[in-house]
Amino acid sequence: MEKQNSLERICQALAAIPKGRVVTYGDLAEMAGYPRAARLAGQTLRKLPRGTKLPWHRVINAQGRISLPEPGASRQREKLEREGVILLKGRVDMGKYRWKP
DNA sequence: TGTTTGACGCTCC
DNA sequence: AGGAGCGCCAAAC
Repeated sequence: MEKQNSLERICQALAAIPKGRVVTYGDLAEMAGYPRAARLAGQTLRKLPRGTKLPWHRVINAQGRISLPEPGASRQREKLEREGVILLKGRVDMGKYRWKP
């Protein structure tokens, strides 16, 4: 029986996101098995340690924008661009980068 | 056990 | 097109 907490599941879903692609919090939550729980995804990611190997930066809101307050926002943007995800006007082209399996 | 909180999403103005 | 408000879900207090 999977006694896995949301953290575990979210992490797994997160690890499934290919490089150069992004997903919304809602999608991530759904992938983790919590449809409609987009907020949960965000709150869970918030707990992740800094040196996390997980691609937490590939998660953005449905508007294609970075939801993080300042400290991490810049960091996330840099990581995304580094993977090839271009932010135009601080926005990501969901039509192209949104992970669509 | 009940209430509040969020790295959200969608609709309406 | 941009901004505001209401709704959802699970975890934390």
